[in-house]
Amino acid sequence: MTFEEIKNTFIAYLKDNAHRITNERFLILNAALNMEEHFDADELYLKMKNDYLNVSRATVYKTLELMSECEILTKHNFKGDRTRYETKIGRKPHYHLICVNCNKIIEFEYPQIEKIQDKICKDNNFKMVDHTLQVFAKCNDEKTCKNNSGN
Amino acid sequence: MTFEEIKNTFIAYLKDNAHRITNERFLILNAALNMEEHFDADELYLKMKNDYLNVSRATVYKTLELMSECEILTKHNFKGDRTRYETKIGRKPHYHLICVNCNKIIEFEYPQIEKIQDKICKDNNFKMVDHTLQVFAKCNDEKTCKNNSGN
DNA sequence: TTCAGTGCAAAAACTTTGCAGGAGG
DNA sequence: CCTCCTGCAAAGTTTTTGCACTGAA
Repeated sequence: MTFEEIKNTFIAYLKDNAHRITNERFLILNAALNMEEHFDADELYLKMKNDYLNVSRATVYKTLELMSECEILTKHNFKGDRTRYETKIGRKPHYHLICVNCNKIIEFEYPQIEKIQDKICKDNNFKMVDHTLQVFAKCNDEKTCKNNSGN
Repeated sequence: MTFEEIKNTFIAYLKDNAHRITNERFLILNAALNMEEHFDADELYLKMKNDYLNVSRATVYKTLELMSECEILTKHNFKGDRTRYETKIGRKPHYHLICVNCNKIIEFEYPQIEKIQDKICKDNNFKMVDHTLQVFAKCNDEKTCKNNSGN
């Protein structure tokens, strides 16, 4: 999916909801799509600041929320950390395996899980909006993981 | 699993980690185990205050953290809300279906998911510590859910 | 006796809000 | 031209920390 296509999705959402089309929103959209996976609002704000893209922190927070609403981004909360975002649009459903020591995150796909989630929603007469599955574990990567001696 | 058994698990954990055995910790343990599912630190603090069990907010936060470390409780973060806890010890693994409008939470078990998680850990050479799966959806309960007209 | 735990308040961390000025429709 | 958006700072929320005192070992 190209940036232009995603941008058009965003524009459509903004128009449908009587939000205005502003340059700041596109700057943030572009910056967010260029982030590594799983960034948070403040990281994006600082990255943009570093790139001389001066938008305010408040605008970053608000725009990330808009981008979640129209499903360009997904929100995640990994164990009490601040809210983290990742690109959702154009990606297959996937899940996260997280090392509790070094915070390394491994993504995995598992279509069977989608089927289970669909079934659960159907059984309970719910309409799915989003989902997240996090497996917290200890990795065995001696190079990056400091606390794995006692596994 | 009885309260005494859980208490002994807690005592064993405290001793193993050179933490002291205090009355406050048992008050909080008891209060936490008597909470409805999915309480947060402040709710527990206020509940205890209301019951004339005077422990400080800071102690509640610290003790809940200890109880998570020794797997008496599990932490959950539902979409940027404050950290919520639920009893883990003596319970089967289970997952959460959450209404994004009225915040109703339905728990479900699905042993197949445990198998998938075990496989993922094994494939990546990780040792599982904890897991959480949340399905965000819209319910169709007209009585309790205000915003379900547009589903 | 010693040092971790407690309670309190203050600080920190993260996010939202109010307001004045500016720009989109 | 009327609002909504922006940027800033201030306030709000949730959680952690510093410190003096207390109490477990």
